[in-house]
Amino acid sequence: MSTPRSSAPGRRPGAASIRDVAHRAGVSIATVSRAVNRIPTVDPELAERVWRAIEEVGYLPNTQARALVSGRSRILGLIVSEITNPFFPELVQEFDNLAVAQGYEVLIGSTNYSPERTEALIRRMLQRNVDGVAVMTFGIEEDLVQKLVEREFPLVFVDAGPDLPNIRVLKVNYAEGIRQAVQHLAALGHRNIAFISGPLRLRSATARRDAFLRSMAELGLAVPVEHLPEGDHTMEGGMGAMEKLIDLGVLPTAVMCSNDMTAIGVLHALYRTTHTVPQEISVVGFDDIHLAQFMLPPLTTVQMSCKDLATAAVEALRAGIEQDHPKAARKEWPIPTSLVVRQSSTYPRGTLPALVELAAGNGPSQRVK
Amino acid sequence: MSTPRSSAPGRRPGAASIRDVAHRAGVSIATVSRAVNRIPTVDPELAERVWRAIEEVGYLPNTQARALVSGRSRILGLIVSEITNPFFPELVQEFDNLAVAQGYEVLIGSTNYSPERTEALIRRMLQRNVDGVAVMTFGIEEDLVQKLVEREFPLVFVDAGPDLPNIRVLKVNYAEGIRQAVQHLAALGHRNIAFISGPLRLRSATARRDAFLRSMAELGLAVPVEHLPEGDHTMEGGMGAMEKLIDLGVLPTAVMCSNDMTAIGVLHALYRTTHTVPQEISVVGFDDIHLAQFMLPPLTTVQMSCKDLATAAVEALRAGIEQDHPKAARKEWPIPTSLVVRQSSTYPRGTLPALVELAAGNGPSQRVK
DNA sequence: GCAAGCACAGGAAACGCTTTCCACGAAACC
DNA sequence: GGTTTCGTGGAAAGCGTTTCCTGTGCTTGC
Repeated sequence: MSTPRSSAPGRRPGAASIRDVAHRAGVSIATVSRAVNRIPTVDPELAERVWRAIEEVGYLPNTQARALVSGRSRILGLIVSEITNPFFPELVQEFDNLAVAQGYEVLIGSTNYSPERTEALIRRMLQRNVDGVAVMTFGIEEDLVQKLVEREFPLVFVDAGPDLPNIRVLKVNYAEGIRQAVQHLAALGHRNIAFISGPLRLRSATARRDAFLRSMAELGLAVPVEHLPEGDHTMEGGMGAMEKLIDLGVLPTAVMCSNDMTAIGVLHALYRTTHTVPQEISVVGFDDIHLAQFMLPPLTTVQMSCKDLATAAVEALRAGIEQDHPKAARKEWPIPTSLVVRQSSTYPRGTLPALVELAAGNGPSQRVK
Repeated sequence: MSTPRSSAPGRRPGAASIRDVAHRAGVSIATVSRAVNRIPTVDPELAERVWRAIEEVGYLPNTQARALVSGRSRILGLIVSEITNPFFPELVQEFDNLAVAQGYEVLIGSTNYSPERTEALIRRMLQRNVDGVAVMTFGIEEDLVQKLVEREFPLVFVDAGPDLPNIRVLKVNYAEGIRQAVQHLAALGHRNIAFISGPLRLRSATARRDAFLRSMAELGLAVPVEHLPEGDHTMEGGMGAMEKLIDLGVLPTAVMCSNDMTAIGVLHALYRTTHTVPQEISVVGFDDIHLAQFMLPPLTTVQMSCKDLATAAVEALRAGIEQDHPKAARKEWPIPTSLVVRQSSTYPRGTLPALVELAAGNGPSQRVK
């Protein structure tokens, strides 16, 4: 009989171990373990006694000990670009909710676009022995996650990733929502539409720009290269890019942006130069972050649902972790996008309908399709 | 000599254990452990050999095993109200950076103001055996964190908390910044200032409102009760509260808000009812979130620095965890606030200076004090 | 030259849990 | 009735690490 140590390094007052429960219920620790893990071979009456004892002593299984022996930490890694970009908290929130509902914890890290940070982040995730990692940075330097790939961690990428058994990819259908947006503007009469891209080293940024160019081409509309400035998916970047467009002398009648934060920067730049939106120029964003509807004017934007992304990411990870998952074999997980029309887009300036709208005091406002 | 097991439950390809390193370096695991932990009694030449072996096999110490034996998980809990409220990601970011720099991991959870969620969150933190918890919800139902208090976890609260040895409190000096804001508005000529509070069950919300009332009283200005609507620190709440003020028939000339998100909602409500800011009505926020400067117009607001808060929170937690911390005895950690003047505040409508300003096209813009 | 002392390395126990293995008794079969 | 089978509980062996204690081989002092 080993003497129960009352002051082991980590013990806190009130923290009960499996031994305390066993003692209280008058059974062995193995029985407690089986009861906790709901192994069916345990006598129901005994299990009941164990559960009562657990309640009484306030027992919580120590996750670290569990992880150590089972080899599964029940922690999911989530890598995002910047937690301060409002798109990501919304994603994190959804991801966290779903993960917790499935009994996982989430280890969040933002790269801030720094390779050193990313590397440190991945090392931390390896040390904490995560069960899988969702890389939701919308384009990452693949060599950085090499260590995760090597060790055969279940991984989820957005847009594109290495074609390996443990890797799943969320395929965002940028084309669909962006085509809707371009057609919406074209239907209003816009011919001269600029596009402020994100940082072009991000795959998602090039994918969005390419979808825009393709949609324009489909309508026979050309886009001069000076109408394709590069932003960086921040408000500051959006402001800078819009200022460049203003400096050209002749404004396009509409501007599409690679994300909503860029669009917010654009609104800001236009406000500072006393251009009115949407009367003088229409602005369209991408993402549909919560804030978009609270901008002045509320932002017309392409919705990419965080909930869809998070759900797909968690499910895809589980598919990689839990071998008997129903969708274990699926490698590509589609994510739809669609246009949400609000008040930052209307007829081009100087056209008749615009004057009518101006008189009426508001632009068109409905959901497309 | 025990045979190295190649397929223990949790082992991944490429994941090396301390035993592999010991074997490779031709030393015992105890020596490896000592080398890794930089215990000075290890022969430098041997330590060098160990480090080389670590490099060669790509060894990363398993955090869970370390935590199990040391009793310290090197995880800090961080409880916030809502991760989707832009104030909190900024706080999370700073907190995370500082914690990681000190060798800690951060377990983030948002309560979403739900007691059930909060309870589950705390249970998870207990299970993961966090070393300490920062409760940054700006007012929490204290019975919910009772379990943490009982078990003598080092805790950090904002504004107020139980007076116990392991508990530290960040004392935000609301009065200072809010007085600056009220005096700024009063100096411009405002006498009729409304205040949209946060949810009054939050201590921070009542503290802000009380600071406002006291500053007004100091100047001999009365505030009718209908000019003190309650919001909920969201944009929606700000909109709703502002709509109530508008429905009163006579607008105040300025509105102060308990936080920036409320102010953004207010701007939105005023936009929808075609009131201009700041010409018709001045709006002042609180927090100075990053977004504040990108609102239209850029928001005058009271700055409460996330960096200050995060730094104090991490240091206070460390003071509670690491017994030899220099500030181990400090119980109260002061957080300053101060006014940032931007363009959402100017002279009251109908006063001469306001007309002058209107003609000039912009309001006053400088930092107070 | 020998005992004492000292550095330093290695063996082994422990952290809290899961899992496997074994023993025990009861039920079922021949 | 004896043997096989099955279900059940208890004991023990790890999981990867740290840490204590022991032991070795050296240096030092008298």
